[in-house]
Amino acid sequence: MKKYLSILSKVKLFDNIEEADILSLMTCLEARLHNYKKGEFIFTTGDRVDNVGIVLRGSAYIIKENIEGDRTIISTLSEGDYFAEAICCAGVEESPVSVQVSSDATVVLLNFSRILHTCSKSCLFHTKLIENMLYVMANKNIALQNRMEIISQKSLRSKVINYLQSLATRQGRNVTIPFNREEFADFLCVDRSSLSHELSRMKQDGLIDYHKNKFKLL
Amino acid sequence: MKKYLSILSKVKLFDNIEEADILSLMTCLEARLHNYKKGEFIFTTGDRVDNVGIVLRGSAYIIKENIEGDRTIISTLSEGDYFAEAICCAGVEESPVSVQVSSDATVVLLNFSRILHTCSKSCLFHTKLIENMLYVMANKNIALQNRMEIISQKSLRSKVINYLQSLATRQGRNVTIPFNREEFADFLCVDRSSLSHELSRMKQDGLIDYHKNKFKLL
DNA sequence: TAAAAAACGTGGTAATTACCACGGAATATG
DNA sequence: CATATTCCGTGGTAATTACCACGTTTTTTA
Repeated sequence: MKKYLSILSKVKLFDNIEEADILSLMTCLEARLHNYKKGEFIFTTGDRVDNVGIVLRGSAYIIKENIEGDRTIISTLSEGDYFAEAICCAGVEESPVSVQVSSDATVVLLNFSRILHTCSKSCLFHTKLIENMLYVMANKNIALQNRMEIISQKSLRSKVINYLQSLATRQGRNVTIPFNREEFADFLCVDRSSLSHELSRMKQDGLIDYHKNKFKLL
Repeated sequence: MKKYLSILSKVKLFDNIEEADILSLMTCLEARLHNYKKGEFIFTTGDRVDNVGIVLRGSAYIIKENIEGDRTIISTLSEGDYFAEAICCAGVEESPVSVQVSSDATVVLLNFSRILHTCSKSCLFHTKLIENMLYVMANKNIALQNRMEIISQKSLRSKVINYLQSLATRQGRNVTIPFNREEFADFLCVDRSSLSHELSRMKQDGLIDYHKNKFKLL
């Protein structure tokens, strides 16, 4: 476990917890290391999930399958990312998603009920952990809410403008987006070429200027 | 405060907390009652928010305003609903939304940092409160995630099917939706008449049958 | 550095959806 | 019970977007 301490210490879930204390926590939370070969599933749709997972090595997909069997990648996980915290915490009986590793990976699984119910020793950092959990969940909430507002716009143009402006409040008029075109289109839930079309129209209309993933609001 | 105890006891945030203990909590959390006249704002976009609010009487809107000044109702609040918990918890500096009462209303505001940091008396139910908070937030998370998956579908038809099927897993083939047409359209982020058009096409194609808010998957 | 793969823009067409307008049904109101 | 209001379906048209195809540019890989 020590081997992965440098990763664990960067996980937001363990913010403001000393490295030594993280190790104690791992015991406290019945942490178990698991190795997966590329393509293996950590859990699948319908499973009961009561472990929070943290990716220590490699990468994974969170996948949603609908009734017809179509698969959609909801998000990608890499080192230091965690998953299943909302599912555990909400007490969902059957997972609505699957998690599949996209390369050989190592994952640590933590017993969720141990997170919630402070241990008998009631370590101080355990309180901090719960606080962090709340913080993490609240932030995810807000991020989801933001994305909802963008996607719920009816025209592609307003989706783009909305998104760029939401970044602009922090970055100013010159905005760098964390996507390439395809990812950008996925984020906005539109077709890639439709997005390209619309972007060039917006440039023509003098609304924006851009090159690759750097945009300028005019 | 006692006057509103029957409402407070039904709030999920106070699940499994005795009525007597809720009253103690109110002191603990520096609860303050506020009355608002119809149309007044509880807080507005950009404000620093560090109180969680619970509606005790009347109703309110959560409103998002974009840069052009267009206003969208993100959600409506009625008795027993609470708001601003994610904003507080995520430590957001400037609120991304406003809350406006849509009828004369009474609201109780709770000091969020008191929720997070158990009081010196470290009342047992305080721990329960934090647990509930996590639970509530996680569930909201999952609900948001579900809705995202639905509105991220590209065609109106697949949005409808996706939504109905998500209900069908719980309700079976005969599904009752909690919306009228306009609300349904808003939920799916589409035009009302477009939705009506598509629904009748789907009926024609033998995919569904419906009357008002009762649907049947075929 | 040559070849392969990925990323991006763009033209054209078909499909989908928004938007407007209206009338009938259902519901609420006095 | 009469009237007003809300709710819903539908026709028609314009606008938007998806989808397919292809060429150019950029990046990756061997």
